[in-house]
Amino acid sequence: MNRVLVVDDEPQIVRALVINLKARKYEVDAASDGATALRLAAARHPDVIVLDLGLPDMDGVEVIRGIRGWTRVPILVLSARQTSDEKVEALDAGADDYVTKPFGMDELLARLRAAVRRAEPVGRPEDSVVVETDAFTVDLAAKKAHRDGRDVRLTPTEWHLLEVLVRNAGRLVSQKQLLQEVWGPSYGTESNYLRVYMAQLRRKLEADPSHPRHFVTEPGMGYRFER
Amino acid sequence: MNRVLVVDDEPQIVRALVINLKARKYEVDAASDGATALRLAAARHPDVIVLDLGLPDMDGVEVIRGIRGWTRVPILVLSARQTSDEKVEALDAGADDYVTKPFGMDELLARLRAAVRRAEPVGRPEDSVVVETDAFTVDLAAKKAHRDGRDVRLTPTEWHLLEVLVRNAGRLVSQKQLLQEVWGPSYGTESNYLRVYMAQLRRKLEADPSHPRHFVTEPGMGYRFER
DNA sequence: CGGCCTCTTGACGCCTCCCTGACGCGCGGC
DNA sequence: GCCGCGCGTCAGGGAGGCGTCAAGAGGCCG
Repeated sequence: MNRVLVVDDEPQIVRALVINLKARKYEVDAASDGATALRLAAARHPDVIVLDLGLPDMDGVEVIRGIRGWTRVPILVLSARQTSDEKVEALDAGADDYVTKPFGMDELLARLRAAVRRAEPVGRPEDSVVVETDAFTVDLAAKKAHRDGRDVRLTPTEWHLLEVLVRNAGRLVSQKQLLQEVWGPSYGTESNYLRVYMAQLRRKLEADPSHPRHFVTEPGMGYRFER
Repeated sequence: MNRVLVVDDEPQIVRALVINLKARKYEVDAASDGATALRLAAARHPDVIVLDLGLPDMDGVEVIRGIRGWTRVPILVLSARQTSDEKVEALDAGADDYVTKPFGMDELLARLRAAVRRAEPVGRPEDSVVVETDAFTVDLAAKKAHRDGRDVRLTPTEWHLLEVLVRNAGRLVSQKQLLQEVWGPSYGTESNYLRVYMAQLRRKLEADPSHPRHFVTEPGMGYRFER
């Protein structure tokens, strides 16, 4: 199940896209202006964004830059303008694809699939998605955590935090980076969030939560996941 | 410098592409049929492939599948056929983008840049900057220091100081420069800070802290990190 | 509408880190 | 030989960061 963010100020276009996407088992969020789009992109972490360039409140290219400032999520631009310059500008700003209106729904969906597909993590045989420690097991793909032979339930925020840490296994991840990746680009100083959620992760996964061996604090710098 | 493989059976198209690509500092290989394309893709490992679907010897979609069998290199399809079905088929076979002829060169190049850009590595664990001496190892990216088989814990200020010294390995770094880089531009004379923190670094990293071999004092001038 | 699950926020005690001052040592100049 | 200067070392105190708990706010589902 993939999540899509649709951004367009024409309600009928949004409606058509939402219907078609939901029929194909996508989760869909919708925004009709740039500010909402940026907010939803940060809050919902879509797997792909369909973005109309002609928005009422801000330039579409600025929206692209705003998103690219903190994530590489695929952006599929939808636009009525067909000039080469517009396309080049949007693509160089960070868009992944550019489709001109009117568009064929089948083609758009195929381009969407292509964008999602190539954004998938490189599933090289050697680097399994399952990470094991002596205390617990994490399967990032299946979104499952095991400990002592039973499943551990994690909330969405806990998962997100765990994911960032595990993907950077062995490396220090700064507080700012964690906050921005999990809570969105407008966060960066709210380290109290981190303290609370790190405590949750430790309580749920560490054998001895008060003496963490895998979720290590580096005072003043950040956190590190050690296998 | 990126390598491009151009596949098309029309010589004038190939020529136009090759000229434009070379002018933009791409390395270019060219093929005029599917078999050659597959061979060159394997032999030269291009960073991106521009593929015309209308080839004399085999179906373009088969070429895509042949390439996708072993690599995720971006494939930008070029085709005279504009029907939606063709596009969907090519994209679902593994193409990354689909441009119909006649095409604008600027747009094609922008799409090429987009394809190359998103294929760039995100930040593999391999790209860490590791500095080794006979006594200890420092990984600047992971913020990890190693000595005698164990991890060494460094505080943020210690890391910062170490980083400046290591980045200027072999060169003398003046006290003023160190103070300003680590403590901020308003510092410059507080050399007592340096004495304290250099002592910490030596105590934590040098084999014989009282006779430093890697963190050398240049009296009256500054400090130098020697590998 | 009510209950449940998250997320957010605040308070409190503990621990770490940074700064500071004191002292010892070696070196060069007076 | 004495003194001044720069550097290395050590220990203590203050400030801020961190872990923990608990309560309130908000959204989702029955």
